[in-house]
Amino acid sequence: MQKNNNKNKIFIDKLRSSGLRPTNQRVEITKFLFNRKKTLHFTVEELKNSMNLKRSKKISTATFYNTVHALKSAGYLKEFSLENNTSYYDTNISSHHHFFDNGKVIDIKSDKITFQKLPEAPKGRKIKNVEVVIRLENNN
Amino acid sequence: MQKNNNKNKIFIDKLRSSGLRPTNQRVEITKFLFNRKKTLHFTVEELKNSMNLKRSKKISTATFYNTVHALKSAGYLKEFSLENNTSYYDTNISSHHHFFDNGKVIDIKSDKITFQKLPEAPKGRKIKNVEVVIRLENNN
DNA sequence: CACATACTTTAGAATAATTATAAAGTAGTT
DNA sequence: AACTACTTTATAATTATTCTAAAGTATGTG
Repeated sequence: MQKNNNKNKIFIDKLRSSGLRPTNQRVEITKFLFNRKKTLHFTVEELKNSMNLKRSKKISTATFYNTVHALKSAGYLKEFSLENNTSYYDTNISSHHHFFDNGKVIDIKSDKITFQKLPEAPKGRKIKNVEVVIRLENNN
Repeated sequence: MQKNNNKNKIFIDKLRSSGLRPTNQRVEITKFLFNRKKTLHFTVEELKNSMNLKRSKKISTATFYNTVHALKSAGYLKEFSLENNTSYYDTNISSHHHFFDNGKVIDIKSDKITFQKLPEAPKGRKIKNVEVVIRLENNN
């Protein structure tokens, strides 16, 4: 049943290395997420809607959540939060920062921000990562 | 009914300037939040539980949400998000940053982080604020 | 300082995002 | 081809939050 054509190899590999069998639904989701030039910021609900609109046979909510979670745990997606109780995901997993512009998220390349001074981690801990959010407002 | 004793004046003033009448429930909530030495990080649910545990007559959930929202809109509380779809609030409204240490939040004074380089805001926008989150992990 | 009125409180219903469940289907191995 | 463990799905459950409408209260006015 599973069409293992080479075209999808990289998506299948992503799934396998996330501990998931490459089912058709999962391959399509993964392809939708990563088969693009620009990085994507999305919520699971947005992902579900944009994929299911084009499909006669809908993929279930649980499958979207499962797949996104596994890809995130494997490090293929980055999770972040705004102030609206919804999880956002970013296909750009390289260390980078964000502008938040009225609910819209814009990536900031890592090298656009550098620090002059950073605090030490508390004892027994070390720094895992540093994320900067720059909130924007209208320029009136 | 309302005991307008001086002891509570600063809390009553906070409420009034947030556009809220200083009812007993609101004064108690405001006092609980701001009548302390160290700043407090909390979710509405946590706030409700810690206050209601000690009370015979419980304050309703809606009143906690209303009061916290108004205090936040007036600028007396700062909202932030972790990756668990819950709103957190901080009684420290001065510009500052955070360590996130396995769900625990620790303030970082503003002057502990300085930038060497920051990006420009996109045209038509200006920077409202810059927030840094330093995620910690165990030091093994 | 009693009254009227607009603002509040409250319990409970409604909503939204997410997670859990369990029956029917499928991938991968033998 | 058959077996078994993993998946998908629809649906129910859960969690955080917001809404609603009835009963209660703060506050300005007289």
